Amino acid sequence: MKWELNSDRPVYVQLIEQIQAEIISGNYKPGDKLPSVRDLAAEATVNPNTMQKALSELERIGLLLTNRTSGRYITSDEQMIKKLKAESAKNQILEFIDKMHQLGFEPEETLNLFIEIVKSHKQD
Amino acid sequence: MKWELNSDRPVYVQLIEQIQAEIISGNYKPGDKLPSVRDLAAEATVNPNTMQKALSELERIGLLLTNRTSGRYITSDEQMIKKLKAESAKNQILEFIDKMHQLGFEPEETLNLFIEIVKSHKQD
DNA sequence: ATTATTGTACTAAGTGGTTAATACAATAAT
DNA sequence: ATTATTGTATTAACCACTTAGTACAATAAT
Repeated sequence: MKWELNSDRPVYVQLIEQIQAEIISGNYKPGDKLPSVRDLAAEATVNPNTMQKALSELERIGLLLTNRTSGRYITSDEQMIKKLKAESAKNQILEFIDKMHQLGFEPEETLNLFIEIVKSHKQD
Repeated sequence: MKWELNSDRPVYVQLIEQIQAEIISGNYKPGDKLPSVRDLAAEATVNPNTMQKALSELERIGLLLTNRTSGRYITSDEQMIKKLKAESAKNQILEFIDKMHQLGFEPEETLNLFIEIVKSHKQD
Protein backbone atom coordinates (compact mmCIF):
# COMPACT_ATOMS: atom_id res chain seq x y z
CA MET A 1 0.00 0.00 0.00
CA LYS A 2 1.33 3.39 -0.96
CA TRP A 3 0.68 6.37 1.22
CA GLU A 4 0.13 9.96 0.23
CA LEU A 5 0.50 12.26 3.20
CA ASN A 6 0.84 15.99 3.43
CA SER A 7 0.82 18.50 6.25
CA ASP A 8 -2.40 20.22 5.24
CA ARG A 9 -4.49 18.13 7.59
CA PRO A 10 -3.80 15.86 10.58
CA VAL A 11 -1.84 12.83 9.43
CA TYR A 12 -3.98 10.40 11.40
CA VAL A 13 -7.08 11.64 9.55
CA GLN A 14 -5.40 11.07 6.22
CA LEU A 15 -4.40 7.58 7.33
CA ILE A 16 -8.00 6.82 8.26
CA GLU A 17 -9.26 8.03 4.89
CA GLN A 18 -6.71 6.07 2.90
CA ILE A 19 -7.13 2.80 4.73
CA GLN A 20 -10.89 3.20 4.46
CA ALA A 21 -10.54 3.81 0.72
CA GLU A 22 -8.47 0.63 0.37
CA ILE A 23 -11.26 -1.33 2.04
CA ILE A 24 -14.05 0.31 0.09
CA SER A 25 -12.31 -0.12 -3.24
CA GLY A 26 -11.69 -3.79 -2.46
CA ASN A 27 -7.91 -3.65 -2.39
CA TYR A 28 -8.25 -4.94 1.13
CA LYS A 29 -10.75 -7.81 1.15
CA PRO A 30 -13.16 -8.62 4.00
CA GLY A 31 -11.36 -10.78 6.57
CA ASP A 32 -7.89 -9.84 5.34
CA LYS A 33 -5.20 -9.51 7.96
CA LEU A 34 -3.49 -6.16 8.30
CA PRO A 35 0.24 -5.72 8.88
CA SER A 36 1.17 -4.83 12.46
CA VAL A 37 0.93 -1.26 13.73
CA ARG A 38 4.70 -1.03 13.71
CA ASP A 39 4.99 -2.30 10.14
CA LEU A 40 2.23 -0.05 8.87
CA ALA A 41 3.81 2.89 10.67
CA ALA A 42 7.20 2.13 9.13
CA GLU A 43 5.64 1.72 5.70
CA ALA A 44 3.93 5.08 5.94
CA THR A 45 6.98 6.66 7.61
CA VAL A 46 4.84 7.74 10.48
CA ASN A 47 5.11 7.35 14.22
CA PRO A 48 3.51 4.15 15.57
CA ASN A 49 1.36 6.26 17.88
CA THR A 50 -0.09 8.11 14.94
CA MET A 51 -0.89 4.90 13.07
CA GLN A 52 -2.34 3.44 16.24
CA LYS A 53 -4.63 6.44 16.55
CA ALA A 54 -5.93 5.91 13.03
CA LEU A 55 -6.47 2.18 13.51
CA SER A 56 -8.30 2.68 16.80
CA GLU A 57 -10.72 5.00 15.10
CA LEU A 58 -11.35 2.54 12.27
CA GLU A 59 -11.94 -0.09 14.90
CA ARG A 60 -14.38 2.14 16.73
CA ILE A 61 -16.32 2.56 13.48
CA GLY A 62 -16.35 -1.20 13.10
CA LEU A 63 -14.28 -1.50 9.94
CA LEU A 64 -11.46 -3.29 11.74
CA LEU A 65 -11.34 -5.94 14.44
CA THR A 66 -8.50 -6.79 16.81
CA ASN A 67 -7.53 -10.23 18.03
CA ARG A 68 -5.32 -9.07 20.87
CA THR A 69 -2.01 -10.54 19.80
CA SER A 70 -2.76 -12.20 16.51
CA GLY A 71 -3.21 -8.87 14.78
CA ARG A 72 -5.90 -6.79 13.19
CA TYR A 73 -8.38 -7.81 10.51
CA ILE A 74 -10.73 -6.19 8.05
CA THR A 75 -14.36 -6.75 9.00
CA SER A 76 -16.07 -9.64 7.24
CA ASP A 77 -19.32 -7.74 7.09
CA GLU A 78 -19.55 -7.22 3.32
CA GLN A 79 -22.89 -5.51 3.68
CA MET A 80 -21.34 -2.86 5.87
CA ILE A 81 -18.58 -2.22 3.38
CA LYS A 82 -21.02 -2.00 0.51
CA LYS A 83 -23.13 0.48 2.44
CA LEU A 84 -20.10 2.53 3.37
CA LYS A 85 -19.03 2.62 -0.26
CA ALA A 86 -22.39 4.01 -1.38
CA GLU A 87 -22.42 6.55 1.43
CA SER A 88 -18.89 7.72 0.75
CA ALA A 89 -19.59 8.14 -2.93
CA LYS A 90 -22.69 10.17 -2.26
CA ASN A 91 -20.88 12.37 0.24
CA GLN A 92 -18.05 13.01 -2.20
CA ILE A 93 -20.50 13.99 -4.90
CA LEU A 94 -22.52 16.31 -2.69
CA GLU A 95 -19.36 17.91 -1.38
CA PHE A 96 -18.15 18.39 -4.93
CA ILE A 97 -21.42 19.96 -6.04
CA ASP A 98 -21.27 22.30 -3.07
CA LYS A 99 -17.73 23.41 -3.77
CA MET A 100 -18.51 24.06 -7.42
CA HIS A 101 -21.59 25.98 -6.38
CA GLN A 102 -19.45 28.18 -4.18
CA LEU A 103 -17.34 28.94 -7.26
CA GLY A 104 -20.49 30.03 -9.07
CA PHE A 105 -21.32 26.91 -11.09
CA GLU A 106 -24.81 25.44 -11.19
CA PRO A 107 -25.05 21.62 -11.29
CA GLU A 108 -25.73 21.68 -15.04
CA GLU A 109 -22.58 23.66 -15.76
CA THR A 110 -20.63 21.44 -13.43
CA LEU A 111 -21.88 18.41 -15.27
CA ASN A 112 -20.81 19.84 -18.63
CA LEU A 113 -17.37 20.77 -17.38
CA PHE A 114 -17.02 17.32 -15.89
CA ILE A 115 -17.87 15.63 -19.17
CA GLU A 116 -15.42 17.90 -20.99
CA ILE A 117 -12.56 16.96 -18.73
CA VAL A 118 -13.30 13.25 -18.74
CA LYS A 119 -13.31 13.37 -22.53
CA SER A 120 -10.03 15.21 -22.80
CA HIS A 121 -8.45 12.79 -20.37
CA LYS A 122 -9.55 9.80 -22.36
CA GLN A 123 -7.48 11.02 -25.27
CA ASP A 124 -4.26 10.64 -23.25
CA MET B 1 -20.72 37.40 3.82
CA LYS B 2 -21.38 34.30 5.83
CA TRP B 3 -18.53 32.18 7.07
CA GLU B 4 -18.35 28.44 7.52
CA LEU B 5 -15.42 27.47 9.67
CA ASN B 6 -14.54 24.24 11.39
CA SER B 7 -11.50 22.96 13.23
CA ASP B 8 -10.59 20.28 10.70
CA ARG B 9 -8.11 22.51 8.95
CA PRO B 10 -6.29 25.76 9.78
CA VAL B 11 -8.82 28.57 10.00
CA TYR B 12 -6.71 30.98 7.96
CA VAL B 13 -6.71 28.49 5.07
CA GLN B 14 -10.47 28.24 5.18
CA LEU B 15 -10.72 32.03 5.21
CA ILE B 16 -8.50 32.22 2.13
CA GLU B 17 -10.62 29.66 0.30
CA GLN B 18 -13.90 31.33 1.13
CA ILE B 19 -12.84 34.85 0.26
CA GLN B 20 -11.37 33.53 -2.97
CA ALA B 21 -14.63 31.77 -3.74
CA GLU B 22 -16.54 35.02 -3.18
CA ILE B 23 -14.32 36.74 -5.70
CA ILE B 24 -14.44 33.94 -8.24
CA SER B 25 -18.20 33.57 -8.01
CA GLY B 26 -18.62 37.30 -8.50
CA ASN B 27 -20.16 38.08 -5.12
CA TYR B 28 -17.21 40.37 -4.68
CA LYS B 29 -16.76 42.45 -7.84
CA PRO B 30 -13.40 43.61 -9.24
CA GLY B 31 -12.41 46.86 -7.54
CA ASP B 32 -14.77 46.39 -4.61
CA LYS B 33 -13.58 47.63 -1.25
CA LEU B 34 -13.29 45.10 1.53
CA PRO B 35 -14.30 45.76 5.13
CA SER B 36 -11.39 46.40 7.49
CA VAL B 37 -9.41 43.53 8.95
CA ARG B 38 -11.02 44.16 12.30
CA ASP B 39 -14.52 44.16 10.87
CA LEU B 40 -13.95 41.04 8.82
CA ALA B 41 -12.45 39.33 11.84
CA ALA B 42 -15.42 40.28 13.99
CA GLU B 43 -17.83 39.13 11.29
CA ALA B 44 -16.13 35.75 11.08
CA THR B 45 -15.68 35.59 14.87
CA VAL B 46 -11.99 35.09 14.38
CA ASN B 47 -8.94 36.79 15.80
CA PRO B 48 -7.78 39.81 13.74
CA ASN B 49 -4.35 38.20 13.44
CA THR B 50 -5.86 35.17 11.77
CA MET B 51 -7.84 37.27 9.31
CA GLN B 52 -4.76 39.35 8.64
CA LYS B 53 -2.84 36.22 7.79
CA ALA B 54 -5.46 35.16 5.27
CA LEU B 55 -5.63 38.60 3.66
CA SER B 56 -1.84 38.87 3.38
CA GLU B 57 -1.76 35.61 1.51
CA LEU B 58 -4.50 36.73 -0.89
CA GLU B 59 -2.52 39.89 -1.43
CA ARG B 60 0.62 37.93 -2.14
CA ILE B 61 -1.28 35.99 -4.80
CA GLY B 62 -2.43 39.27 -6.28
CA LEU B 63 -6.14 38.94 -5.67
CA LEU B 64 -6.20 41.82 -3.21
CA LEU B 65 -4.47 45.20 -3.10
CA THR B 66 -3.80 47.44 -0.12
CA ASN B 67 -3.90 51.22 -0.04
CA ARG B 68 -2.13 51.65 3.28
CA THR B 69 -4.84 53.38 5.28
CA SER B 70 -7.73 53.58 2.90
CA GLY B 71 -8.33 49.87 3.05
CA ARG B 72 -8.11 46.78 0.88
CA TYR B 73 -9.59 46.23 -2.54
CA ILE B 74 -10.36 43.36 -4.87
CA THR B 75 -8.10 43.36 -7.90
CA SER B 76 -9.55 45.01 -11.03
CA ASP B 77 -7.85 42.48 -13.24
CA GLU B 78 -10.91 40.66 -14.55
CA GLN B 79 -8.76 38.46 -16.73
CA MET B 80 -6.93 37.16 -13.70
CA ILE B 81 -10.18 36.35 -11.94
CA LYS B 82 -11.56 34.61 -14.97
CA LYS B 83 -8.43 32.54 -15.30
CA LEU B 84 -8.49 31.66 -11.62
CA LYS B 85 -12.10 30.58 -11.90
CA ALA B 86 -11.32 28.19 -14.74
CA GLU B 87 -8.29 26.81 -12.93
CA SER B 88 -10.15 26.31 -9.68
CA ALA B 89 -12.98 24.51 -11.41
CA LYS B 90 -10.61 22.20 -13.20
CA ASN B 91 -8.72 21.43 -10.01
CA GLN B 92 -11.92 20.66 -8.15
CA ILE B 93 -13.02 18.30 -10.88
CA LEU B 94 -9.70 16.48 -11.10
CA GLU B 95 -9.55 16.16 -7.34
CA PHE B 96 -13.07 14.79 -7.34
CA ILE B 97 -12.29 12.24 -10.03
CA ASP B 98 -9.24 11.16 -8.10
CA LYS B 99 -11.12 10.68 -4.85
CA MET B 100 -13.83 8.68 -6.57
CA HIS B 101 -11.17 6.59 -8.25
CA GLN B 102 -9.66 5.82 -4.85
CA LEU B 103 -13.08 4.54 -3.81
CA GLY B 104 -13.07 2.24 -6.82
CA PHE B 105 -15.20 4.20 -9.30
CA GLU B 106 -14.12 4.74 -12.88
CA PRO B 107 -14.96 8.13 -14.45
CA GLU B 108 -17.94 6.64 -16.30
CA GLU B 109 -19.47 5.28 -13.11
CA THR B 110 -18.76 8.55 -11.35
CA LEU B 111 -20.51 10.41 -14.13
CA ASN B 112 -23.60 8.20 -13.85
CA LEU B 113 -23.77 8.54 -10.08
CA PHE B 114 -23.38 12.27 -10.45
CA ILE B 115 -26.26 12.51 -12.89
CA GLU B 116 -28.40 10.35 -10.59
CA ILE B 117 -27.85 12.61 -7.64
CA VAL B 118 -28.38 15.84 -9.54
CA LYS B 119 -31.68 14.44 -10.80
CA SER B 120 -32.89 13.38 -7.40
CA HIS B 121 -31.99 16.77 -6.00
CA LYS B 122 -33.94 18.59 -8.65
CA GLN B 123 -37.11 16.93 -7.42
CA ASP B 124 -36.82 18.68 -4.04
C1' DA C 1 -3.65 70.48 13.42
C1' DT C 2 -6.36 66.86 15.40
C1' DT C 3 -8.82 62.63 15.30
C1' DA C 4 -10.24 58.33 13.77
C1' DT C 5 -9.43 54.53 10.92
C1' DT C 6 -6.46 51.82 8.33
C1' DG C 7 -2.85 48.09 7.99
C1' DT C 8 0.90 46.08 10.51
C1' DA C 9 3.96 44.10 14.16
C1' DC C 10 5.05 41.91 18.47
C1' DT C 11 4.85 39.02 22.65
C1' DA C 12 2.75 35.62 25.61
C1' DA C 13 -0.23 31.85 26.44
C1' DG C 14 -3.09 27.83 25.21
C1' DT C 15 -4.26 23.82 22.29
C1' DG C 16 -3.85 19.83 19.28
C1' DG C 17 -1.10 16.91 16.45
C1' DT C 18 3.26 14.57 16.01
C1' DT C 19 7.41 12.35 17.27
C1' DA C 20 10.36 9.82 20.41
C1' DA C 21 11.39 6.58 23.78
C1' DT C 22 9.92 3.25 26.70
C1' DA C 23 7.22 -0.10 29.03
C1' DC C 24 3.60 -3.48 29.82
C1' DA C 25 0.12 -7.33 28.78
C1' DA C 26 -1.48 -11.06 26.06
C1' DT C 27 -0.71 -14.88 23.22
C1' DA C 28 0.99 -17.37 19.04
C1' DA C 29 5.03 -19.87 17.90
C1' DT C 30 8.85 -22.56 19.27
C1' DA D 1 8.42 -23.01 29.60
C1' DT D 2 10.55 -19.57 26.71
C1' DT D 3 10.60 -16.31 23.07
C1' DA D 4 8.91 -13.26 19.81
C1' DT D 5 5.22 -10.60 18.20
C1' DT D 6 1.03 -8.39 18.89
C1' DG D 7 -1.73 -4.32 20.63
C1' DT D 8 -1.69 -0.78 24.12
C1' DA D 9 -0.38 2.96 27.43
C1' DT D 10 2.46 6.73 29.21
C1' DT D 11 5.46 10.64 29.41
C1' DA D 12 8.05 14.42 27.54
C1' DA D 13 9.28 17.47 23.99
C1' DC D 14 8.43 20.08 19.72
C1' DC D 15 5.83 22.69 16.40
C1' DA D 16 1.98 25.11 13.96
C1' DC D 17 -2.20 27.43 14.62
C1' DT D 18 -4.95 30.41 17.30
C1' DT D 19 -6.22 33.78 20.57
C1' DA D 20 -5.46 37.86 23.40
C1' DG D 21 -3.67 42.10 24.26
C1' DT D 22 -1.15 45.87 22.95
C1' DA D 23 1.30 49.14 20.23
C1' DC D 24 2.89 51.74 16.20
C1' DA D 25 2.73 54.12 11.46
C1' DA D 26 0.29 56.17 7.78
C1' DT D 27 -3.34 58.84 6.09
C1' DA D 28 -8.27 60.06 5.20
C1' DA D 29 -11.61 62.83 7.41
C1' DT D 30 -12.72 66.61 10.27
